[in-house]
Formats: sequence, C-alpha cells, structure tokens
Amino acid sequence: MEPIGYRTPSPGRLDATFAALADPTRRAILDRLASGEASVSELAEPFAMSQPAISKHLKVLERAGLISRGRDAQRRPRRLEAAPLAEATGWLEHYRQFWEENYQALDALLEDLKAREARPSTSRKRKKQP
Amino acid sequence: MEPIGYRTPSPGRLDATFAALADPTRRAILDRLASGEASVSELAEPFAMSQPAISKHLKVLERAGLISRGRDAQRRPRRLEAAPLAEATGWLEHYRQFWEENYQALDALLEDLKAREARPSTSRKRKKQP
DNA sequence: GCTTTATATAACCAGAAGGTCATGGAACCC
DNA sequence: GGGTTCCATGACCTTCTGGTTATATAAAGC
Repeated sequence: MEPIGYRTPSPGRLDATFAALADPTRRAILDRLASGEASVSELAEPFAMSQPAISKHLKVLERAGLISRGRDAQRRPRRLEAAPLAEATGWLEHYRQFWEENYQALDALLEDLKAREARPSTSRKRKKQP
Repeated sequence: MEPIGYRTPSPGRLDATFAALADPTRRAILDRLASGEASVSELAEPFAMSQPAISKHLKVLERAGLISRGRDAQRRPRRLEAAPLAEATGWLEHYRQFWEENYQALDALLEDLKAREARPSTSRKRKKQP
C-alpha cells in the first residue's frame, strides 16, 4: 500500500520532522509561513517570548528542512519547505485504514486520480464504490 | 479547508502525538501494532534495549493516546489506537497544497467523496480556486 | 507455598530542549 | 561614521528524555 507521493525518508529525517512539529510555537510559525514568507521579527511578534527563543525555534525548523532562509537587506526571511511535511504525511498514510471508515473508497479514488494524471485523456469513468 | 475527518484537537494532544512519533523505536512499535495487538515482551524483542526502556516508550505512546492496554493473564497486550494519528494527519492535510502537484484535483475528489457519503445521489459541485 | 514469567516502578545519570539575558555583527539611515 | 534595526550567538539555568540497573508486583505453574 503506497499512497500518492510517498517515498520512505531516512528515519532521522522523520525524527527531526516530528520533533519539530511537537511544539505549538513551531507549528504556529509554520501556519504563519503557509501564508507567505516572513522575517524573524514578524514571526516573533505574536509570541510572549524573547527573540532569541524564536531564533532557536527557527533553527530547529531549519535543521528539519521545514523552512529555508532568504536574505533581504538586514532581514532573513523564512520560507516554508513542505517536503518533510509530505514525508511525515506519507508515513501517517500507512495508518489511514485504521481510522478511515471508507478507506477503500478513498483509496480507489486516489488510484483513480493517479491513473488520470498518467493518461489525461482517458475516460472519466469512476471506480465502483465497494 | 477542512479535509475529511479533521476536527482540531487540543494543542497539547498534538504536542504529545508528534513528540511520541519523533522516536524511531516508538514508530517501529506502532508499525508492529498495526498488524495486531502484542504483549510487551513481543514488542521488546526486536530491540537492543532493556525491557524497562520499552515500558517507558509504551508509556509515552499511551499518554499520547496512541495505544491502549488490555489484559490477558500476566500479559498486558497493547493495541493501536488510531485517533491521534487521524488528528495529526488532519493537521498535516492543511499543508497538502504545498507539495501536492494536483492538489486541486485531489481536493475536488475528496469533496466529491464526502458529498457522496453524505447524500449519495446529489450533484457534483466543485470548489472554486482560492 | 515456592518458582517462574511478565510487567511495572524506583533511583539514577547524561545529554538534549527550551527558555533567559547579554553581547556581537551586518546592513541600512542620517 | 555613528546610531539603529534585524538577527545570531554565547553562557547559563531548569526541566524533560531516554537509557541504565535493581527491585517490586501479579498471575500462573508445579
């Protein structure tokens, strides 16, 4: 069972990704970056926390590959890098069958989508729902 | 954007879930439990680690709600509890658009599926691009 | 009842995590 | 060139983590 987009990442990378996601401040930072890049001070603003603390969080996110650093004058704007999130999601997809009621229907739909991506002009017939 | 099955969990629960997943031993334990319940000694067997260390890992998983404890004579078999995995996946789904090439097609399909589950004979309305 | 099996718990330890304050350094502004 | 802004880094502290060994508890077997 290999869901779309899943290639097994190195265990260490998953370690770093999940560890980075285990902190609410860091998740909030990622949420913020989902709406576009932002400078360190912009990222720090919502939190009742010193700027060095935010810099530490950013370093954790960066070492996990979840963000990258740009440069604009004195600013070092951060950007979201979604690849590790995709890997983490991929790992979790293995367990989808354990909570998804209609897992098989969903899986069929995903397979269908994949098939249509591969040959775009193919008929749009749907797989039967089991 | 609310993917299938997503209800925002308490932040603390996501903390605990992601923290639990950040360790390769614990992920391996979950992988093992995905193929059925297992006793502590069965779970410990593959690892070059003492039994108390495994018990500690199990406690972390249990406090995150990822496993539950049964009883069978002296054994205390563990079972996978997937709800927190669903919550974690739900959080990650927010970011799917950042790595998924055909995010829109997938999203449409998921919406479609949801609609068909709710009212099986209804027309297929599509979401507008954001 | 004593022994064995299965698991939990306590005490301990090293290192990592997450915060603080103070300082350093680079790029802009006047 | 001197101040200001933005960010990084160092030194420090406390708490959490992940492991150890040794011991306790609980049920089963003989």
